[in-house]
Amino acid sequence: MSQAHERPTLEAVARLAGVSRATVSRVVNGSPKVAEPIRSAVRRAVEELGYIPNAAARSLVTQRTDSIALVLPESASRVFSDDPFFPSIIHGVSQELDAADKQLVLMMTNTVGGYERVERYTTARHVDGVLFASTHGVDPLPGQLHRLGMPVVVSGRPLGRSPVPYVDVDHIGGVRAAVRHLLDSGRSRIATIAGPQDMVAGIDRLAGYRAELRGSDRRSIVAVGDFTRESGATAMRQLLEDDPQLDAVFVASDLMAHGAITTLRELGRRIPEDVAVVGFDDFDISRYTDPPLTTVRQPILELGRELARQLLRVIAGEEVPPAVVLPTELVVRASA
Amino acid sequence: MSQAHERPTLEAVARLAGVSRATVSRVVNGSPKVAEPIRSAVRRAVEELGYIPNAAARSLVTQRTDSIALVLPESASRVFSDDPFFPSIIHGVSQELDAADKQLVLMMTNTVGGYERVERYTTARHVDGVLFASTHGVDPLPGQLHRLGMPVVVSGRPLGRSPVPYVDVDHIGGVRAAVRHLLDSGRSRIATIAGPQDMVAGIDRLAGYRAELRGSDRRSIVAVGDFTRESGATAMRQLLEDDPQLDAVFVASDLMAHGAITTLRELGRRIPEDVAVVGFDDFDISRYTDPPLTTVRQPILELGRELARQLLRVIAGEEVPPAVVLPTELVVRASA
DNA sequence: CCGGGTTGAGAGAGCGCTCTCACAGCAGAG
DNA sequence: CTCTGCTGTGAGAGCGCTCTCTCAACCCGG
Repeated sequence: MSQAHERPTLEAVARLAGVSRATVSRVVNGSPKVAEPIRSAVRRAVEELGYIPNAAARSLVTQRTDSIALVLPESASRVFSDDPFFPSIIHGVSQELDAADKQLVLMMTNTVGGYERVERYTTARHVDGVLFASTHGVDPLPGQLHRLGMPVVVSGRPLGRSPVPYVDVDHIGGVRAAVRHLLDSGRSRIATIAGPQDMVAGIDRLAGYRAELRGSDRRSIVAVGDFTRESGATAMRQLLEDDPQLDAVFVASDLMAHGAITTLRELGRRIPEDVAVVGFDDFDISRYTDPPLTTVRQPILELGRELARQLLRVIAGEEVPPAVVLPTELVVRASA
Repeated sequence: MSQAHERPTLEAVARLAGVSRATVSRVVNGSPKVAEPIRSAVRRAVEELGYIPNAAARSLVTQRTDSIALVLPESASRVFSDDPFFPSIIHGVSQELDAADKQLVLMMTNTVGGYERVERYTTARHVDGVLFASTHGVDPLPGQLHRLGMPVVVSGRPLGRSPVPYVDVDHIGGVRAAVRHLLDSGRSRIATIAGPQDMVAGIDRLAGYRAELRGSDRRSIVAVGDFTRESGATAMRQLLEDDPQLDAVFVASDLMAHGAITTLRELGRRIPEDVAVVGFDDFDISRYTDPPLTTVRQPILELGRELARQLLRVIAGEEVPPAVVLPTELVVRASA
């Protein structure tokens, strides 16, 4: 119990090794300007005492904390249990940070006062940088922190002008490929279930659908969901009311696509014979639906990793591009 | 940019308010021994300068960091994208910690050297306590940290003797209810797909199955999977080879149950008419399978919350029970 | 054999905060 | 009016580390 309080300090190591604190510090931090015999003496002393540097003391003087915050938006919590998006982001970020020997501090703005807490915490220089897995509307916090000189990178192109560097995936390219695939396979009435129009992912995916249809003589048939399964089921019902003859639907998220499939089944439509369905995300689970879902793969894990990489660059004082856009890819399975 | 370096210190606030550093510190930390007029003068100064305490400096003297580590085992990463278990744990832990104004530091032992990193980091008193979402085999680290006087709580009853307090769910009770349900509905050949036998969750769920069958005259029919969908599909095939007449199966995880259902379908068995299927977990997605899955609900979010609560108690120096077991509950849907 | 340069180690000043201790001021008791 | 006992405030000593500055030791060329 009390052992914990008797942690050896630099001082103790220095005494044991018969050198000064400064020298121990040099060895511990890998300075090259220490002669070999002394270096190994210090190493031995460190080993013997089980010395581990005190992070707080180090931070106090270096002004670094070697940890970075990942802020998940309010909505993350709601979706968390069913949607592997945030878990994958976390996972990707974690991989890169581990490699850089940085720590990951997770913050959610879901609880009461969460937003303020995030602000307080991050501006307190508790962390060296902040990552926003922000996907909703206009969040002023990233810009604010950026202005204060805090390294910040956000996931997803921000709505409106923003000087904060971001990483996103090529929504439009992926969607266009999906719609083109439907056109190429001879579908004539291609509807879409769009995502929320206060999110870039929702906006861009709808834009991609419209852009690709514009080149053909097909008219657009649109319903809007909120990326949840339930909303997909409801939207599908609406679409079929609007146009009972539709023979294809591009759904802006896999979860909504699952909902849409359920509805189509209930109403006796065969997939893909009567209605072709294409999703967007390529969640693992989409390989196991019946039929397996044709969908647009976005590299979520890679998105997390790239996010972390960019932030580490900013922290290191390197120049980073204002935007990194990762490619998406159509994965053709049985549903279209 | 440089603003960040010009953060006001206690000193600055004290000067502006015309008091000493000590008094400002008292106000900031909510000590009751400060007269009202002075208190509000300090508050005003804090406000005006936008003062935010430096966490490192504070930690250095208090020996507290107000953050706790959540360690996810290697296997978490593999499962991460498809299995909402760890996300839910994270979510639950996060909720409690937010309420206590503590920070969550996520660590994964998945990367090379991860284990050592975790050890280094946590023993460096970087955090006030450590939570292990450990579910695999025998992990010496929790015990080690515990011995060093570090507050530790683990999720899942540890294999073997361990003085570390844990939180777990009532696997056996849940499984027995599930098997009883199958017995009560007249099933006569009840098989099981068990989880890995190096995990308590795997062991206990198999034990529950055996215990409940023992009371009847049914014999046990067992296959073993590793909690993944694929292993469930494979195990189901084995079971049907072993006993083509089986009319029910208790599957030790929802994901494996999904795999089992796929296999049953492929082999032309109707669910639940020919074979009844019961899972364990109650993942969201199990409501949407065809047919909706009867399963044992374990309160994962609550598990995360309880984990955090116990740890906070240990940190506060309170006595905690060596084990907390949360109830499980059979959720009857269409598959059995 | 001396001067200048180079290298390696130590001394010491903080980083920003908390907390103990000393003490000023004041009320009430004697 | 003095003494005791509060209460509220300030002074100052660190917490454990890094980093600059100083200086000793040694090398080499002239």
